[in-house]
Amino acid sequence: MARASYHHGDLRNALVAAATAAVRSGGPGALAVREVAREVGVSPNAAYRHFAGHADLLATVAEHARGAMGAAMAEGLSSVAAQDDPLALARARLRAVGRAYVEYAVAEPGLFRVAFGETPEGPPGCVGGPDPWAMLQERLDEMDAAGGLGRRGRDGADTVAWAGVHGLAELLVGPLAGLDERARGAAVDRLLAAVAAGLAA
Amino acid sequence: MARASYHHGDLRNALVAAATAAVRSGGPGALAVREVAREVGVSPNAAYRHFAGHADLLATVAEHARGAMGAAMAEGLSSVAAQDDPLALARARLRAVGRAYVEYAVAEPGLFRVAFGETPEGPPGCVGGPDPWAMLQERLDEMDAAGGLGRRGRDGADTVAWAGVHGLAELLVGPLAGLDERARGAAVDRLLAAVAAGLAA
DNA sequence: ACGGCTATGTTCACGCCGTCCACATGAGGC
DNA sequence: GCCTCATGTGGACGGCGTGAACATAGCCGT
Repeated sequence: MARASYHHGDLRNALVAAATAAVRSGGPGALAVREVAREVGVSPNAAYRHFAGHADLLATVAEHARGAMGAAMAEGLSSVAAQDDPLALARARLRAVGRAYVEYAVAEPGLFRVAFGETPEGPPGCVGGPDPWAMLQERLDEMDAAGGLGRRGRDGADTVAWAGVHGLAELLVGPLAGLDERARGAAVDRLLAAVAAGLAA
Repeated sequence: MARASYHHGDLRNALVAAATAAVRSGGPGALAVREVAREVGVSPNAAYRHFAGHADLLATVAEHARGAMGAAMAEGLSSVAAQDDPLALARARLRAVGRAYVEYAVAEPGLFRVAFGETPEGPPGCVGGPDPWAMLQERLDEMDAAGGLGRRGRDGADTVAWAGVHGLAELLVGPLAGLDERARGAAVDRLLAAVAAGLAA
């Protein structure tokens, strides 16, 4: 870790790591280019060789956070038991990614905030894992194929599902932080059921 | 506006107004105590006679924003036509406040962000209008009384409804900004329908 | 082997911000 | 009419983001 030479060798990654740590424990506002540089043991302006500035560094952290979130969702998905009824399976899989979404937010509030907080227009993108948005799309395609999307069909189903899950995550990280484990679990269950019902209607 | 005397007379309100304007066009990050003071024509430190600091000023702006949002919701509610079927009426009224919630967020993204963005633990509170959260509760009580909440009942219904609406608002202000008016309206309609279906299930 | 090119870090400097402290002012109560 | 206390001012400190000029060293062609 200690850099013996004038050139660091892996500064960019080191900066991203330090920045991620900062955001992780303190949210987006806790990111300071100077401090991150200090942490890595490098002069403040060294960071400008790898990032356009504070915003760019933050955006990079956000990309990685989205990737990590996608990975968590993929893991949740992979642990869904196989099942004969394709519709029930599709529902279970949708629930699994939804649950993983909010659980990630609760587990990593700082990273979650930064992942979807500031969106300076343009496609988000993500690195280090699958794209959460894409994963949701796949689940909904599956639901559609299984006939789980009701009268209103596939169009706009993604927005509904995402809004429900994202909103709950946002609340649990914000105004509803402080809900105990139990209440939180119940809220997640009920919300996922409501989303499923809403999509089927 | 120009103050003739050493003492301003209404500094606190003037500061809140200027701060609100700043947040309105630029989000939470655009609030600077010094700039607000400059705008009002007063020394930077004068603000410290009325607010504990930057965070306190921002929190005050947030309170007002929540009040304004509550007012918008109340207005949306008041324009719901009377109706004989109490359940249909309750549903329409719930939809109205939900729609107003989302529309306020889209109309005032900066204020919306600050209204629910940083919650330093503790009850939010609001000034200048009814409490959005309380308004939602009332709508759900009404729904419950009309028998509109299904098997799972009133408990937790508030979280589901709020999550759906809040999540959509958050998306429309963030990753889904740039949706055109038409798509946005469709998304709101579909989400509100889904929430209703989810609550009835 | 060596000399220069270029990517990568460093130093210095500027202006802005939040906030603390000591001081000035003046409005309102005795 | 004076005194007091809330309110506003000035100056200062440290931190931040960032630009410009300079230093270092890995690398590549000769």
